[in-house]
Amino acid sequence: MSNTSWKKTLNDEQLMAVEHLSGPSLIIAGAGSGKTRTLTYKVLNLLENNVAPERILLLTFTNKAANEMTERVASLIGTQKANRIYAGTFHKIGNIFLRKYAKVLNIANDYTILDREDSVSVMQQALKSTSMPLNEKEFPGKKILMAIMGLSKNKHCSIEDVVSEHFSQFTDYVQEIEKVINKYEKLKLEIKGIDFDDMLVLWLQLLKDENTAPKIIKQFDYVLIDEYQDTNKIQSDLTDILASEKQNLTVVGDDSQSIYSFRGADFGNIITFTERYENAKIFKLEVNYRSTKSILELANSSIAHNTLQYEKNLRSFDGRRGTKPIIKNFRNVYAQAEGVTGEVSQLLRNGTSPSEIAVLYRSHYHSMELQMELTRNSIPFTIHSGLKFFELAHNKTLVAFLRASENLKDFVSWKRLLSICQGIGPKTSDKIMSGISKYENLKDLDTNKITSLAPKKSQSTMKELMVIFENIAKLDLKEGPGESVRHIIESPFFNNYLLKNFQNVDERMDDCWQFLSFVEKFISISELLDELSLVSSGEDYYNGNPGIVLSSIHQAKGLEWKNVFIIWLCEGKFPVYKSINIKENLEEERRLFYVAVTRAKQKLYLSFPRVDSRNQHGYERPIEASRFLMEIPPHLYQDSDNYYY
DNA sequence: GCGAAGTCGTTTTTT
DNA sequence: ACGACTTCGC
Repeated sequence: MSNTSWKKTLNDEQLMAVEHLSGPSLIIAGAGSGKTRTLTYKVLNLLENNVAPERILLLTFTNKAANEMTERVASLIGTQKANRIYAGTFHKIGNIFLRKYAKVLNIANDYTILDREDSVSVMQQALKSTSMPLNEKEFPGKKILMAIMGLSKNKHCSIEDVVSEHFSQFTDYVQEIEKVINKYEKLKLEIKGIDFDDMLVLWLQLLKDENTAPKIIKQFDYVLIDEYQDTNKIQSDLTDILASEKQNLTVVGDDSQSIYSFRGADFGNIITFTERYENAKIFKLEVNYRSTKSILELANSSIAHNTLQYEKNLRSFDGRRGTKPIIKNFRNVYAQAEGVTGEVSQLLRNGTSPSEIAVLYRSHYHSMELQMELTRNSIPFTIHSGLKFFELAHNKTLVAFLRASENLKDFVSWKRLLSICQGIGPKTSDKIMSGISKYENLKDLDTNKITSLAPKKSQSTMKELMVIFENIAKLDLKEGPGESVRHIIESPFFNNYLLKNFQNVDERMDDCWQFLSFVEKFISISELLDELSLVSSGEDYYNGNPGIVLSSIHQAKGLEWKNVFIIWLCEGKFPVYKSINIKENLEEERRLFYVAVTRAKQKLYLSFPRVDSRNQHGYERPIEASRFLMEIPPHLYQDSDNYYY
């Protein structure tokens, strides 16, 4: 009962890729070429050819992308069937197998997933075991240690190799670095924690286990990978093994949009794909449906400065030129914020929907002045960069309560809670923590004894904290985590915490109630915690604020708007200083610029301040325009000389 | 003298 | 938000 009317909505390039069903294939898809559509219809086509949905594995870069594709398929063939497809990030799907085969891996089956912030806390603890002098220049701080460890796991190579390749200034300290990282691994075992990188490492370990691997591999007939240019070594190994038996592997990517090398991503994976799969079919999607010709020309001329890339010829579908991109420079960052705000309110007055406007930038802090200016002008906005809903401090505190009550040895959560108490700092919380970890579970915890470990002036707060745990211990866990959370939110301890730490207490309180209604959907705490760290990146819980979007370029990947502003285009800010002298890094910055530019459908505004006045009063450091702007031939943008502010 | 807490300047990107 | 540095309080 095949309904093939969807075929009419695809162009020839896309249709060929969609109709190629068996065997390996590589789809090189330019920006705005309908990559997601193509992949979605390929899945649909498989289903129409009687492939069972649960035998399809679709791995994407974000869960949001997977959900969008699944929903589209669902609208055509029904939700029930569509939801049986294995679709999600490597991490989300991997987690399913880690839970199932925890025994094989010899890990606790009630492990918690540590997010980035948690992992950094564990690393901080691990660093206490070194006798090295801790300053950034002499011995790597926790940030660099995290980076070294992450790369070694994601690239699947030794710490020594990572240090000599990326952090050669620290080669003398390799042994000490290894020692700290070993300590980090040991600490994670104590708290039954697994970090993001571990999830991939452990999944690969499962796929190398001779008993378990065949079970997992035989489960899937078709494997599809989105954003292949951003896979790292371990992800491409996982992919190869998962597809090893049937060889029905489709990878989709654009080497010009590879922007995650700091996480070990290697677009060499695309380049070597045809070497690894000699019979692979190659499809190129080169028609851009998104942007006007003017925008596309600017993007193409910029990316042409990169030497390391695939040959591609991205053509505009829309014959119209549209308006040329505008480059504006401003007296300083405040003038830039005012200028962008002015332009945005102009667009809004002319009837543009806020959902068609986005401001993009290289780093989170680049949006500060703009946020203030938009607020002053009562223009609503949603921030896509930085912290997500569940990463907000007050929500993380609620999670810390749950985790602390589940596992008394979870020092990451306990220390978060203890540090809330006035008068308890790092030293005292270490002391109290060693007291708490002597107990096995919450019901045995002698709260009076723990309270007495705190200094006198902190005892009353400490008692309030302990009362919460006494009450949680009394609750019936079968009720699910909802009751515990309600209890915490209503406690004096938590209310005082909100009052002391935040100005917008009412807003934060609303968030907490929203958090509660989310939590009440879950029966078990571990299921809830999985969902929090893997699935809900938060966007869906920012209840439909109709504002314009402010976003880091990294998070704008895959999205599009009619009007796009890119701000802070200065040497040192974008590209960042650290990348300027390293060719590979500079080219990645340029790809990032390319991603930013190709988000725009109709109008593109590029701007930069002439001085960096964010630091000292009265001392304004002049700052140059980004080389990415200087490289663009002047006939491709509107003359900005009229726009001095 | 120790540990907590406040101030100042700087800030790459994230599943 | 974080590290380096200073000040405060016991």
